[in-house]
Amino acid sequence: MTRQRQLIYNIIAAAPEHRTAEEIYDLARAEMPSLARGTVYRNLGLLVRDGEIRKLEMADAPARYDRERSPHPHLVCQVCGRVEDLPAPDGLMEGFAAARGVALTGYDLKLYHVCPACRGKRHGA
Amino acid sequence: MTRQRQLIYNIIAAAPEHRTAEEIYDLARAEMPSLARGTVYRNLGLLVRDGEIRKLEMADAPARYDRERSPHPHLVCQVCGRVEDLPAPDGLMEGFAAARGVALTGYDLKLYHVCPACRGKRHGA
DNA sequence: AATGATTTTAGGAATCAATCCTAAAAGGGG
DNA sequence: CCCCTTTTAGGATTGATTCCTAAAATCATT
Repeated sequence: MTRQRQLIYNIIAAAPEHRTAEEIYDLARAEMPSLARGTVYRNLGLLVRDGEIRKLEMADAPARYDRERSPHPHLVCQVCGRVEDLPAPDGLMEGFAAARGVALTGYDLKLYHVCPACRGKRHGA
Repeated sequence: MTRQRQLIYNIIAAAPEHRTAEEIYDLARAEMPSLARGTVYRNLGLLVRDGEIRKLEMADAPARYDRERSPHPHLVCQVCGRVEDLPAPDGLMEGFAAARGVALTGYDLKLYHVCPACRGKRHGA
């Protein structure tokens, strides 16, 4: 475990925020200014591969990273992109797997809304 | 409705395939060789905005487009990326909305598996 | 702690999907 | 056909991410 990887992991593990690679890069550079962007991406990839963190692909926006290891749905603000974890509903995959007769390997469920902060800031007519 | 947009729409409407912009571009150019890539992207965006088609953001892969207008889950092959439509389960959003007390505007549910074709082609060990 | 093999890093170039820019072409309605 | 608005082709640009390479760090062994 290199210092770089530990630092990147710590940033993700320290808070429930679902940060982008760029945000993680900025936070990490505050402590290790020589850190390269490529190192952040590579280590995020390795941490994901090893199951230590989870990658969240966002619609029309950079990916975000989640310290929560187990699969669960996410509540995503359509306006600002903020992501919240939701509790995993029981039997979601099982229901579909049974209905289709297929073996599922995972799922990705995003629920979209407009968060209170964004609802405040006028939007249409 | 320009000829370009009609052509792009027809390609999507004609088959249940969930194609990428590049695939649509290639198919369209077979009929209209002067068609520009930017025109494809712009028209896909407009068709999505007008609710005529749906955009599917894929993990680590270009977006795909779905002729199905109503929200429904997708079954995605982890290996080749092929996408199939699944029937919409009743009350999926309602359940979450009620549990969280939030107003949801939409959802995106992807179920991952390895399709039969890819299961055949050796993978590990 | 020195040695040598292996892995990782910094830094920047490269890639790739997608967007933006601009002058020319196409609509479109009177 | 004429004027006005929208769209297009084609190419440049962007932005997230990946790739490349020589230098630095790590690691196991002594």
